[in-house]
Amino acid sequence: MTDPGFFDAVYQVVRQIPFGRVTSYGAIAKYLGSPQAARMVGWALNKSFDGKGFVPAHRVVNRFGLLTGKNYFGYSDTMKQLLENEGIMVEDDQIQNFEQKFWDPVKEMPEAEV
DNA sequence: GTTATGACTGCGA
DNA sequence: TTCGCAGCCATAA
Repeated sequence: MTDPGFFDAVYQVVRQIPFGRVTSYGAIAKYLGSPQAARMVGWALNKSFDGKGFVPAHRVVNRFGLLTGKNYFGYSDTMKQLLENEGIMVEDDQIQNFEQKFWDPVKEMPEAEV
């Protein structure tokens, strides 16, 4: 463990999101042990674009399934296109059947990797 | 070292 | 997905 930092922790979790699945900032933050730090999760994803490995940030949305960060992808349709590319239905910047596509790291990743 | 911001969440009305 | 306000953690300036 050393000190991976909050950002790296977020990246690792996001990368574990299966194809065609999505999760919320709070779910990731909760997995990290601080559900209140959900805002930091979004911030980390924002930095994920900065010369770092690719992170499926488009699979991370707020708990309403709304593409709150679509604007950070450069063009509004980018995030939407990526989600649709994974078979996720997106309507009005909002994921359809969100709870059906929802992927909770706390439940799906009971052990992760330490 | 302090202040302000943030891709959020939860609770009250 | 009600709307509005406050809180919490971590990073950047």
